[in-house]
Formats: sequence, C-alpha cells, structure tokens
Amino acid sequence: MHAEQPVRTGRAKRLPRAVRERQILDAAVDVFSRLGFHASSMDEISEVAGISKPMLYAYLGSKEELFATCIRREATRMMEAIATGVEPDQPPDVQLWSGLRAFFGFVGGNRAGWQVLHRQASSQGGPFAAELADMRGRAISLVAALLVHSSDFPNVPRAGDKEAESLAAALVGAGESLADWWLDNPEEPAGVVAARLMNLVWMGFGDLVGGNVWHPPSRRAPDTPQPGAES
Amino acid sequence: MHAEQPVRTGRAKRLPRAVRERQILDAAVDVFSRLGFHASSMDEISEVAGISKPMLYAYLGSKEELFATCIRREATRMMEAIATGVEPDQPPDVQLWSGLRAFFGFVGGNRAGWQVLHRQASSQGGPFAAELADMRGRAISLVAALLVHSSDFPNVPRAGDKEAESLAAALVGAGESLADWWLDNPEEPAGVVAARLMNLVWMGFGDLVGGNVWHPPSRRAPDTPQPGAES
DNA sequence: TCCGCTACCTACTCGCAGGTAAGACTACTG
DNA sequence: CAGTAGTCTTACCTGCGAGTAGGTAGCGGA
Repeated sequence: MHAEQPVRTGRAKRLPRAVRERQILDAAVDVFSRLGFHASSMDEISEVAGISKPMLYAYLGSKEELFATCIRREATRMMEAIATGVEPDQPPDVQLWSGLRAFFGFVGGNRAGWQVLHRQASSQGGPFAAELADMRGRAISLVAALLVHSSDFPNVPRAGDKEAESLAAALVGAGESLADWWLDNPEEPAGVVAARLMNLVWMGFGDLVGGNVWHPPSRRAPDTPQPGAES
Repeated sequence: MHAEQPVRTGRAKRLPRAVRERQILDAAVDVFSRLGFHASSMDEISEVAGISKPMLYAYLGSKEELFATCIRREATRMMEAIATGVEPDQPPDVQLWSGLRAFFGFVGGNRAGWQVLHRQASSQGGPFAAELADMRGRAISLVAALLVHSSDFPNVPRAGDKEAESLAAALVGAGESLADWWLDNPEEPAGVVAARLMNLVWMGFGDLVGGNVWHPPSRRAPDTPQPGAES
C-alpha cells in the first residue's frame, strides 16, 4: 500500500528544494490518508518523508498549510485527469461515460490521494472543506453544463439551470460516494464501477429493473458491462 | 443551531443517571458535529452538558466510548425513522419514495446527528467506521431486497444479487452524499431534495433530459416535482 | 438523626505533538 | 581558500487535553 522507507539513520542526502517538497507531499498524503488529519503527527510525516521535522516547517509551513497544500495538489490532479479524459465533441451520454471512466480511473490509481482529498478534507471544517467544496463546485458545473447543453428541461420552465445544477450535484455526490464505497470494496476494476454508475444515472432503476441497460455505442454486446480501465 | 446553556456556576442540580446520560449524549453530538472528533475536548462537552468532566468518565467511559455511543444512538434512530416511514405493501417505486422521504426527513430534523453519524464517523478509522459501515450495510440490504423483489435482472444472468447490491450501494451512497450536500445548502425543503434523488435514480438522466419525470401515483400533474415534507 | 449511596465537584498529573532556536554540513563562486 | 547561500540536524520549549485522586453535597431509608 504505502512504500515503506528503510529506517533513516544520520543525515539525509542533499536534494534541491523542489524535489524534497514533492517527497514531503507524497509522504503527507500517505500518512494523512491512513491516519486522518488530527491523528497524523508531523513527526510521523517527517519520518516517512525521510527528513527531520524542521524541514517540514521550513518548506511547507504549519501542519494546516501542509494539509491544504495536499488537498490542492490532489484536487488539481483530479480535475486535470477528468478534463483530459473527456471528449468534448461526443454526444452527452458518451461524454458522461468518459468522464466517469476518467474519474474512477484516477481514484483507482490514487487511492491515498482520493482518501485525503475527499474523506479527510470534508471531515475537517473551515478552509479545508471550502477547498474541497470549490473543486466539487467545478465538477458540478461541468456536469450541469453537459446536461443543459444536451437538452432542454421542458417540464421545469424557468428553473432549468437550477434543476440541472442540483441533479448534477446529486450525480457528483453519487460518484464521490461510490468511490468511497469502492475504497472499501477494491476488488472490482474501475470500468465496472464506472459502468454501474453510468447505468444508474443514465437509465435509472425504472429502466434497469425492466432489463434496459445503457451501453457504449458500437463496441460490445449490450449485456456485458464495459470492463474499461483496470484498478 | 445548538442551544446555548448559560454559563454554569457552582453545583449542578441532582438528576437521575438516565436523564444525565441523555443530556450528555445530546451535548456530545452537538459538539462532535461542530468540531469533529479530535478537535472536541471532553472539557467542552462537559461544559455544554452542564456538568463537570469526571461525570463524563463516570457515566460514559472514555472519549472513544462516548463517541461510539453517539454513533450507535444516531444510527438506531435513523434506521427506525426509515423503517417507520416505509410502506411495505406498495409497489417498489413508491416504497423507494417513502424511504427517501423518511431518510431526508430524518436528516433535516437531525442535522447535528447526521453530521456526527456520517461525516465524523466515516473519517475516523477503526471501530467507528465499522459501526457506520454496519448501518450502511443494513440500509443497502434493504434497498437491494427491494430491487431484487421488484424484478429480475435479465441481462446479468448469475450475478443478479451482486448487481442489485452494488446498485443499492450506489443509491445509498448517493443519498448520503446528497444529504451532505444538503447540509451545505439547507434552503431547500426535504421533500424537494428527496424528489430530486428519486427522479435521478428511478428515471435516470436519459429520461430526464427527454422530459420524462417520475411522480407519485395519482396526486399531481406529471410535470410538477413533488413538494413533499417540509424541512 | 445517623448511615450509606449516588450524584457531583475542584484540582491536579502527565504524555504527546506542534512548533522553534541554534547550529552543522555541503557546495558553489570568486 | 574564504564567504555565502541553502540544506539539514539535534535538542529543546510549551500548551493542550485525556484521564484521575480524593473529597463534598443532597437524598432515601431505618
């Protein structure tokens, strides 16, 4: 799970600041994800990072600043992964599908990052949750734009945008929760989890219990869920 | 939000143990929900409860035991609220609808309880998360049974149960997330939030962008979302 | 009215973890 | 070979909060 550095003795090798900072952030994400914000000690983080505590403070400031930096880094990585994965000229369901695959692919390849980003950040109050809320807001806007663009909401005359936005919030929330659930049930590959959510939000239970499933255009038989990216 | 006791001076009124324990748990849920587990001090909880710290230890044991007791109490309350709200002889969509209304009704009336139950418990590791996972497991089983009972899953020959269970997990997760989202956007009434999730999971985006919405049987016109229970 | 029990308190101990002071080692530059 | 800038360390201070020792006050029973 987390790479176990051999116990450090004596002085660490001299490295340029940028490299050290990356190492420290990696270590911090690892420790925060395993222990949570409060239970993580700066001593432990510095030990995992292979340096001594004052380096932490010299480079990353206080514990809270360090945590915020972790959150920002992981949030940025995730949004970039999604933005890279989605194909803007496709029909809406395919865009949604590729977005979901990118999202679950990222989570699968960055369990620790997702853990600290979502679970930890949301449980600490104040600026951390705000940081997270900002990222979620961007994701919601993305989905909402997709929905609004893809069709009108004929039955909700004036509130179309708000309606779309809150549906998008529900979807994003479902994705976050399913990702959390996946952390505890890691045996399934990313594509299967993504396909499940895709079916749920695109088809709905009403269709699914009737046997209608969504499937990507022209690839496989309708009844096999898309394997997709591996965990 | 939380009832502000006047600053206590001198000795508290003598009360039977059961009553004190309830007071203490109320105070603990309040403080835990606002500050989180680690940031909450036993001093603060005892102060809010209107008693002195040794009483906490005498009645509720250690801080961890106190927290676990809070979680269990809130979890039990929530499952009871849902079980009471659902009507077993109705068709599946109506059962789901009433379950969702009961759930969001509970959360709306117990913001602090939900906060500590979900956000706090899930972010602390170990036994607390396990406690929560147990409750979630029961909720998932409930929904999965509903799905399996309501119809076959024709396209997934042998894995029907597992498929249903993981869809149920996604739904429960969506509900949890939407409830969290609702904590930060509390202006909407419970019924509207419940109706949104109902539409999402029952109809799916595929229908919704086409203008098809779900509505409770024989109450209103199909195009108005159900206002439902008030916050 | 005295006993004993339960509710309740003040006033501590003590370890842990965030944060820092002050200096030592390395490498580059002239 | 100085001088300087940046890297890195040991060894400490300090406050906060979990948990406790030991004692006081009200109440019910005989």
